Amino acid sequence: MHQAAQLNIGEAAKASGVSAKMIRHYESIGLVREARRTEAGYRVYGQDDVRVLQFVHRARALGFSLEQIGKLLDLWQDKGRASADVRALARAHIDELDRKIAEMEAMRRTLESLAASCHGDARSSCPILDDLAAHQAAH
Amino acid sequence: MHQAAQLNIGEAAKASGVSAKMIRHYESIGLVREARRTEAGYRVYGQDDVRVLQFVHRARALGFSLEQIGKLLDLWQDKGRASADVRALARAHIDELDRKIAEMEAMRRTLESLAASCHGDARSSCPILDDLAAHQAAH
DNA sequence: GCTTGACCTTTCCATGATGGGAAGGTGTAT
DNA sequence: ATACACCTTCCCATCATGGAAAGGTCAAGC
Repeated sequence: MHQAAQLNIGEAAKASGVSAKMIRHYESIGLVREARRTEAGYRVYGQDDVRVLQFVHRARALGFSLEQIGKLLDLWQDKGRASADVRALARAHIDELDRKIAEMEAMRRTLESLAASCHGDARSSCPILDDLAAHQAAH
Repeated sequence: MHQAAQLNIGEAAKASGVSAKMIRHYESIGLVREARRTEAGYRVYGQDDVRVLQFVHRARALGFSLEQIGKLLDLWQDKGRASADVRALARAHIDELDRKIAEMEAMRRTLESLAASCHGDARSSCPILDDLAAHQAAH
């Protein structure tokens, strides 16, 4: 039995929302520092480690890449940081989200209009396929 | 010099919008049929082949996966197809797009509100980092 | 004919984030 | 002692795409 607040990887996974698999991965790419080990080689996590993992988990949920999260972690742990840097990172990510959203909405609009004009009969002509095929000429 | 409408892979790539790399890949996974070859082993494409590649290119631009495109190609080439099948595929893809769009918009909203309340001073507290860190407790 | 440069061929490797599984060690409860 | 749940590392797969290496081919110019 281990000391209070000393978790093994499975417990840290549950506590943070990050899978054990990913915790090991984050360690291997240097996103989080190497965990202490028991004599038998088991990784051991304390509350601070769990907080870092939760930070990562939350940032992933907001769509930040691991690379961006690495920078955010640096800024988080740098007491003398400029919050402007954080904001710039967030803004860049917002722009990226906007770009992707706009792209997918354009796809959606096109598909929606095609699907709306597709009767769905057996053997009838299908505007969806026609459109996909017809764009041989256009650009 | 080759016959009119007999293109090598680079020309087919330009004509279809699909990179030569991807044309070979699509062939290797069986999405498009194997190209005829010259005696020297060069792939040769005719107008019909280019049309298929354009179909794939357009479908990719609409966000369909290669697996979905495989089904669409089958339906396209099946004269006795039910257009209902095509519409169902399109509808499923629209739903998937809607899901992703909603997910990214939620991210965007959260980030936007955090970034708006971040002053961007040097050394000031940053709501963005605070939020990422604070969600240790919440679920 | 020979060189050059642009094309083609295949094969292997990389991306980003994640999961699956195998093979073997550990820890604990019955 | 046995069973079971957990841990370890290592390798492989996904999805769509690109890069690079090492070598063959073709057309143009000298």
